[in-house]
Amino acid sequence: MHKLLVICGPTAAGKTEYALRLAEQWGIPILNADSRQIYRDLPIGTAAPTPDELKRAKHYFVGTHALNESYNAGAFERDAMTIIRQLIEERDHKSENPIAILSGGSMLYIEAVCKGLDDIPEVPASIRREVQRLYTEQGLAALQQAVQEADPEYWAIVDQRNPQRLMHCLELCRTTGGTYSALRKRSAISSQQSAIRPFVIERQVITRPREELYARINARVHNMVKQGLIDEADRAFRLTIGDDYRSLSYADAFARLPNSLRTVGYQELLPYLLGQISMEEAITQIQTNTRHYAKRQLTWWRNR
RNA sequence: GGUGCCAUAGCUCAGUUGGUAGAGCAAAGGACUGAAAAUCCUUGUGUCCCUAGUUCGAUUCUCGGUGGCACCA
Repeated sequence: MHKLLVICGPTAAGKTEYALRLAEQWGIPILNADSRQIYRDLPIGTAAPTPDELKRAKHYFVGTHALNESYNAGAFERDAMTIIRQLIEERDHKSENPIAILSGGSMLYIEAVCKGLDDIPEVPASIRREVQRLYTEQGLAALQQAVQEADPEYWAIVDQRNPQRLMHCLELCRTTGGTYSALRKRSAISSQQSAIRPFVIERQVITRPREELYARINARVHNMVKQGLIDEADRAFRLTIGDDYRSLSYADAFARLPNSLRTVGYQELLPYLLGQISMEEAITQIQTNTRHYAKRQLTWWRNR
């Protein structure tokens, strides 16, 4: 049976270098499982592999998408599985080495490849806008009521105060004419009916003592700023919001941010570039939010 | 040197008409099947700066001290 080596863990733990060494040693490719490193204009702020690092092994999913493209865990599962199947076909069957390394910090992306997500239809943009409008105009209570009516089964198990979850449910109810619960056949959590995979998984969680991890995060943020993070963010805002983004209010500018830039390291720089907070404040916030992110990653892997 | 103001949770501060105190942020724990670097939930005992006094009782009032800030010399 072929083996997929999965390397996961919190941000700044050292996954990139570790995966690279193993990939070099075995001459196998790396599938990058990082929801923000897939965007091509964010190399500094997402700590993406550098050009030198990219030369050391074949990489997939690094800088492959434009900032305005939307991408998600379902698409990642599909694309990653296509590549893995190809790699298996091309494989020299005598080799004992893993077929590839799946390395990254995006929890759900890794879950999607390891266990599989249910097949869920694409939501038309018009329905997405409609549901978003319901929330912005009428608030959380309207979403709650709508979900209770449209999908009581899901209402019984959701985070009832989480607008993203409620909106997602409504989007699918409206897209399919049925319920969202009906689409959730396979439990990604229990994994009892996980997708059949043509490989076995060996998972390694890379981590460090909390204090050390936090110190590395704080230092890395300063380093990113030295390498030009602020210019990178400014360029990214021009590419997405528009060259005149600085003349907008913060609320308007933020509302136009694509998902790719609702990201630690960029969302905090937007108020700085609009002149609302100091650079020092922005940097402190990036450090804090990165620590929060690492903490969520630790919680996720600790409890599974 | 004088006068005034301030001193409460890791930080910024609120408050107690005298009955030992609470918010935001930080921090910690948790959830999470297509936005996942997102989104959401839970958790607040600390010599209330120190000393003495008044009082049944002081973090709260008074005297003194220490530290900080401001103004005047």
